[in-house]
Amino acid sequence: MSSVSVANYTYTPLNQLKGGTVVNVYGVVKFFKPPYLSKGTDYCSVVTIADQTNVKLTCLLFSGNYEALPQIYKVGDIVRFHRLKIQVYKNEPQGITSSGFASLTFEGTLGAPVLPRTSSKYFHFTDADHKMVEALRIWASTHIPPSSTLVQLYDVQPMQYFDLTCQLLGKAQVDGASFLLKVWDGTRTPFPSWRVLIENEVLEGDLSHIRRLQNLTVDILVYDNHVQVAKSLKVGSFLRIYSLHTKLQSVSSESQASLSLEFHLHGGTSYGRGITVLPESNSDVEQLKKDLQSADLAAPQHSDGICQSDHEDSFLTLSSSGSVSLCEVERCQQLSATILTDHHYLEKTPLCAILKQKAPQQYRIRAKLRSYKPKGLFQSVKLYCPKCHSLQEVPHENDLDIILRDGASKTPDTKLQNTPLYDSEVWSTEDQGGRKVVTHFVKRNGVLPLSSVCLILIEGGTLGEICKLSSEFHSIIPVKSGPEDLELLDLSVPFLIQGRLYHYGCKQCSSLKPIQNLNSLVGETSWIPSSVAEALGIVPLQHVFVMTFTLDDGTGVLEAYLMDSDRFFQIPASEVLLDDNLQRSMDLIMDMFCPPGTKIDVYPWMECVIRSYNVTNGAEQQICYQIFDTTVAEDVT
DNA sequence: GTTTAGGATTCG
Repeated sequence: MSSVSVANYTYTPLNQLKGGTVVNVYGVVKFFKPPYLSKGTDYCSVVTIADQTNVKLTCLLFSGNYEALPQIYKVGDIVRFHRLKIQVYKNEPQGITSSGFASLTFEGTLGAPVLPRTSSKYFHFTDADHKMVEALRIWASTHIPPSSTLVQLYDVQPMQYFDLTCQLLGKAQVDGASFLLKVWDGTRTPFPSWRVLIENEVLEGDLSHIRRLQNLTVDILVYDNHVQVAKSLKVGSFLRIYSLHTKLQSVSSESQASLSLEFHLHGGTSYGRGITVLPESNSDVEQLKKDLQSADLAAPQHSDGICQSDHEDSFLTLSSSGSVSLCEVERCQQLSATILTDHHYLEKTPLCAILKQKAPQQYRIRAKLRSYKPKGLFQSVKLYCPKCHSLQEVPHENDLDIILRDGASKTPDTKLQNTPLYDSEVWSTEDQGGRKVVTHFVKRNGVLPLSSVCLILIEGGTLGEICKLSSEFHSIIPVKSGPEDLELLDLSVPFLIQGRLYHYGCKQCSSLKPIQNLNSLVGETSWIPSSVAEALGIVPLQHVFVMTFTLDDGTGVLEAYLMDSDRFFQIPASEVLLDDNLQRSMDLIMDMFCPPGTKIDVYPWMECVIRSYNVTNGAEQQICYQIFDTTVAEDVT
């Protein structure tokens, strides 16, 4: 690192910027457009940064020299800008390059070496800068979500925008507005890549290498402004392609329909669409090289003889509409979005045959999910009693609150406080007419445990109060004073609350036992919901997904009903309503079954076991179907 | 010493 000047630079926090000034700033990259040729004379890069003040600043960076713009490779990188002019645009401060603009870029990963990327020959870099980068890395680790768009080919979904880190194997002009890039990242796409029709002689690259890698390579068409960039790329270089778009295309050839995955880099620079060449020293490139090396070694074994010849014959001769070789069609059709967990011995039965037969029976089927109900996740989660098989809605928080408030109006009986089972404390609310809340702390073998493992019984608490207590105490049981003993408040509310999990009991099937029965559990190491339920005479309800699937295998259409606590989706129905990530997983699975914006012929096949059963509806007999012993295939989620 | 672009997905 060189230093020619000992001038002290000061850095302005992003919440203190004033229009018309020229400043130095540090920030974490929240968004960026890699440098591209503007419609004027310069290259342009748009970069949005943020700092510990939680203020964002969008910067317009121009330079006639591509290298003079910051070399940002991903969201989370850290930048230092010198001599950035602040102007006001739409009433907000905006940064723009001013004369003498210079930048440094650092990896944003905590613990990575603090190495500035810059085109400046001489730059000022001190211990204070080092500390600045590290402080921003720490701040970013909790304030800037890591890029979710960096995806490897094995993980791409149809209809997705993502950033691909890959090596360029070949390139070819297709026509004036589009250009073909053949790339790989060492992994295999879930659907075979389309093959864009080109003349063999226009392809630049090692054809035998590309042939040997077979379907480890994908074809990407880039359009319009990206064509110039693509032309200038060197075969063998490492690229990151931003906001690459996938589309699943169905192609019918003779009797068989097949699927292929198209890759498009559309024109324009929206969402940072573009291509950058990554230097060999980049840490992601180092990982990519390892992946490529091991995939390359494994490649010859992957090409089994039967498919090889088909593939070779059809290579580079397929049309741009995306037809694929027979072997890929078969591979694709073998891919199943769900698999059996049992009954593998069953032969597959077409739906038309099932629809003609009497119930009850079991079948193995292969079909596609034409549609499903309900569409909303919240409508599909219910409470199920395994004893009486009744289903009920999950109570709404407002209703819980009403019942709890009603319970809170009853007067606690002091005779029931402080027993050998629990110590009791009474709280009086000041502003609510002296409402009394009693907390009974259940002892373990006569001793009060730590709150994190402690069960408390609460009398007179509101939902809000219980929520607060549930973050501190292991378990909560809402109770009321009865004539002899404390009693469960009401089975319309959870009989047990553990953190955010609410455990309900069946009103029909439970025969409540006295609270003192918890005595039988005080020697246990934890409060297990099923044990608590048993001690209190409660039949616990299960959270389940209840859905109707309309299945279609081309021979017939059948409605099958699915009731699942966690085995089918591999997502616990009891937690899905509390967890955004689980909800996203659920959406992903349903989008995988029925990819939005596509037709049923491109949907994946599902293998299921179903059972038929008779339902009497008044005078009418009806056959219904239920899915069981089936689960979402791991490799497709 | 101007202009470019001013984040906000798609013709293919």
